[in-house]
Amino acid sequence: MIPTKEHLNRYQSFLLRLPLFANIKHEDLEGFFSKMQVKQFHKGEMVSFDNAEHSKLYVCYEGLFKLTKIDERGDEIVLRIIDKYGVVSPMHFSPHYDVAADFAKNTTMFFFDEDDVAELIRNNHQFSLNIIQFLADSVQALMLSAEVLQLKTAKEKVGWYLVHAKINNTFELPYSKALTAAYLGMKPESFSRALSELKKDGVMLENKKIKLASGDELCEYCDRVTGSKCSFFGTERCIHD
Amino acid sequence: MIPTKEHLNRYQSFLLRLPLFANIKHEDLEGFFSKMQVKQFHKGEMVSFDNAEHSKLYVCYEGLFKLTKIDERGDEIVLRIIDKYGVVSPMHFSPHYDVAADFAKNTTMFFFDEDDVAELIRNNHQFSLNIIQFLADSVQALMLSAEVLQLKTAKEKVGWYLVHAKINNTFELPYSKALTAAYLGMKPESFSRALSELKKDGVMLENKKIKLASGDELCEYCDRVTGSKCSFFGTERCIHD
DNA sequence: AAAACTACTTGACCAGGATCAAGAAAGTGT
DNA sequence: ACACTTTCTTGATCCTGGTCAAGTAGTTTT
Repeated sequence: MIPTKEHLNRYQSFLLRLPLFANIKHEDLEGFFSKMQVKQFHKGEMVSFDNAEHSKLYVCYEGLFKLTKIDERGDEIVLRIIDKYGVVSPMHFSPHYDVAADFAKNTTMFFFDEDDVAELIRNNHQFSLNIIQFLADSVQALMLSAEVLQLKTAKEKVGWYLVHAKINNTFELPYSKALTAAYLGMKPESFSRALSELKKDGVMLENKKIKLASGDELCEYCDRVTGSKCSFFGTERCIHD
Repeated sequence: MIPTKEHLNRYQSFLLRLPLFANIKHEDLEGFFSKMQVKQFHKGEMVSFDNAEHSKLYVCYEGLFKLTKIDERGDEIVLRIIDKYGVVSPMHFSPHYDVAADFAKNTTMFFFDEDDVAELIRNNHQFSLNIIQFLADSVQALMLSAEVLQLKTAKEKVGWYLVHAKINNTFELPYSKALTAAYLGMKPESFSRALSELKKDGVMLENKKIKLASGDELCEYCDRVTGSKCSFFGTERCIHD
């Protein structure tokens, strides 16, 4: 689907908000943005990002899905949860690596062909830097979640996840419990049990809103990278340093 | 330590063999290579790659170590095993993200300062592309190992690891069993038990050499990305496609 | 308002891999 | 060849989180 001109303005100002296009002159992006394509996906749909057809760069404009790998037994791992502003770049992977997108809501995605992205990388140095930053962030996020998934107990995983919502001040679980559990590599049952353990320590979750008895009972689950965004980071109220 | 001129030639021809410096004119790299520094690490040593001091790009010239994260309980996860030609780039991570290097052998590392790398990225487009490729490969390797570590049983993990040695035709376990086990997120005891399970299926490991009863008993543990490098890939002897 | 989903919770039970302990095998140095 | 250290293996036991099943709560449909 090729977007109409009236939508295009709205879409472009959306794209300009992405870190991927930060610090690039608007006019340098016009040619690239004009090649943008749009695709809708339906709730419940599953799409495999496997073959040459998906050698693109995707941006999620609206919606929610999980990037997963599913094995022969049907067990899945959630590599990432993608919602608004999320960027996925299967074009950077081996053509033999396939991930699946499992849509939890109706979703609108923008995408760019690999050749067009390659051309922008070639012609715009800042964009290369942004791509490098994007990939470096992906590496770090994957290392961090490898650590969380392998080393932490169920209770610690949930605590670690909830601490994000404290630090970004929403105090809200952004996704369903089942989706969050899957992201943390655990079953909904275990997630539920972990929550009731946390409740004993003063961490309540009432319809997606986090309530803390005294305020610092999630700090023990925080990591330094996450904690560096906390308003208490560096003060004596923070456990780090 | 600043290398002497006589070593420098040997070192530079080593560096030129790295994918990171592929397809770049030799003379474009001279200035950069001249800023290279060298550091030795001893077997058993542990170094934290945490602070501003490690905001560099490292290349392993000789030796062996594991990049690990260790939690409060002392449990560790192995993010990567690095030996000759291995590249590590803590400069791309958050200054608050720390990994530890645990040296299994005496190791010689080359490193470049972040500023010098940034300058080369700025001045040499091919190098930017190589950095992008390096990071993209890291992302994919991390996704693949997340999958292996979370979804596979102990036996499958070991089979998956051994299949690499079949495909690259060395038929040899490159590291000690304990190190390999740690990389696969399991204890040496479990690794040993998994091996004895595999032995029943015709997979023998005799002082690091892999012997197969009929030849294809590891294929079931292969993934597509790894398998794409196999000489049987695409033929009917391969399980993929 | 009843019915029908879907999301979540709780309980009983199970299994895979961790832990602990002891012993065997392989490697290293004298 | 010997002692000594390190690495690996084997056995017994334990524990966390998975599985299965039933029930509850909250939402949407009619």
